[in-house]
Amino acid sequence: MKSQPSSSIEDYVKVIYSFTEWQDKPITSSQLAARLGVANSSVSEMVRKLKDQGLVDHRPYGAVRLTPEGERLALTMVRRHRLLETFLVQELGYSWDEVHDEAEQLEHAVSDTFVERLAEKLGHPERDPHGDPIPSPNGRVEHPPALPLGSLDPGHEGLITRISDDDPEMLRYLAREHIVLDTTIHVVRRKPFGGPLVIRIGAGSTAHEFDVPDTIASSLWVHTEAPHEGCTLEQV
Amino acid sequence: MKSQPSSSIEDYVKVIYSFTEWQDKPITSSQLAARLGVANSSVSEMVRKLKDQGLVDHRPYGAVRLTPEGERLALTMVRRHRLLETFLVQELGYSWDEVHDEAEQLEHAVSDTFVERLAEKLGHPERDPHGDPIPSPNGRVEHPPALPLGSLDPGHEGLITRISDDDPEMLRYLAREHIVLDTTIHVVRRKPFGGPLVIRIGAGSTAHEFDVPDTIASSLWVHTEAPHEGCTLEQV
DNA sequence: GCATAGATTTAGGAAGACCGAAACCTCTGG
DNA sequence: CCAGAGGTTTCGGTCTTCCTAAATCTATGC
Ligand SMILES: [Mn+2]
Ligand SMILES: [Mn+2]
Ligand SMILES: [Mn+2]
Ligand SMILES: [Mn+2]
Repeated sequence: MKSQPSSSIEDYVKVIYSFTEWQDKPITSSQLAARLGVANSSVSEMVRKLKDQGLVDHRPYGAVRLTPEGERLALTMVRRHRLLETFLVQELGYSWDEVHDEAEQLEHAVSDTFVERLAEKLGHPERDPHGDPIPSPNGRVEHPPALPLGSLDPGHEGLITRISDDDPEMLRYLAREHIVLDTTIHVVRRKPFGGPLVIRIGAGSTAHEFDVPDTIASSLWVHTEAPHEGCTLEQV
Repeated sequence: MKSQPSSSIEDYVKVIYSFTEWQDKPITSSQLAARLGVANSSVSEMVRKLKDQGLVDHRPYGAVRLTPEGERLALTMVRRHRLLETFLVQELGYSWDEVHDEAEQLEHAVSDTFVERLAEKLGHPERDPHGDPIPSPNGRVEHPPALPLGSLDPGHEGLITRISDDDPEMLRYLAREHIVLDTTIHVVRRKPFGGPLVIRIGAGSTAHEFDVPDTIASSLWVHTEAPHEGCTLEQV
């Protein structure tokens, strides 16, 4: 009989998981502390507890990694979070910049029954409002092959398939600029001396160009069909 | 700047309110403890805190009463709870015996925004699935004039307008017997020597008689249009 | 009128989650 | 190669909520 995890534990495990979702370095104590908004000392303590419970692997001064069991828990939490965000947008008229904080609370209060009935009602969506994939009830996720905009060379184009929901302010800004999920994006060029990336958004008559600072470039994931024709040369 | 109440405090205040919702004796420490499932000593301590925060009036060894501010908080929580129950039944296909525990958790996790958008979506319902009135956002409630079935003399009839949701088992039983909200109920007679009440449920061809033990009789609230014609004599 | 059963509060403690400051490693740059 | 700088853990404490056991009050029944 194992006591179900506290909501703190759920958040720790979820943050540890998320850190490696779009890159593969494991998270360190202080990164965990920063993301959770707690002191480093609190993390040390909690990590010991997580380890005792078999949810993470950790050796003093090392990084923190989820065990298979920890990952299972993380994936249920991620599923909850993303389904809730989807619900808030689709059913309650929230905008995509409002949902994260609400879901952050709700994820700890809903039962498994609730989650599955909600999934049913929503028609088993596969992505949340920010393009993040929703794990299946048994903990499978498929991450669509997308790359951070920042890592793309001029000439590439593709569909925006994910936008990091870390910063609601940025989400509002992007929405105003019509940069939303599934928009076609074209990397035009990079202005010199570390200047911003220039992109073209949309196609046809609604297309417009746009300067993208690095903060934004690293928050937009693009699914490139294939390297754009005209750029194969530059690739060499 | 006052820190928003913890979920414990929310539950205490809600239980104190609910105790006087359908009768008027204020709640005592041990009744509070019983309903919250905590030790008496925990209640003593918490009541002191509630008093410090101006949410209740209390003198040692006396009953616990909400202040106007405490009642405001209680009504917010009751509104949340009942709207959530309604949502679970109407939108997620829960049955009326399943909703209480889920709402008990969710009520502490939702934001005011969530609650109002939910109310909007549900069309501003006035009753929850058990017939309990839903307070308005500014804390108004109207309790329909209903009486516990147990307090009705034979000959009376009316509509079931409320069924206590304390016991899920009883709710399932009642549903199986077609005793649901807005059913016509007729008090036929009381079997002698403190025996059960006999009622007739429904009208016309679907009507059937039914023995009601006291536990159930005190959980059903009936809205009697007026004393039934044939019983005015017995009333004298 | 008053003893005492029963309700209530107080005392002393535990567990969980957090904190700042101090002690302690690790690892890198000179 | 080894000394710090900087990241990490340990230490001593706080706050919240809950507990059991002991002390204390209240109110009822004689
Ligand atoms: Mn999110
Ligand atoms: Mn959370
Ligand atoms: Mn509750
Ligand atoms: Mn109810």
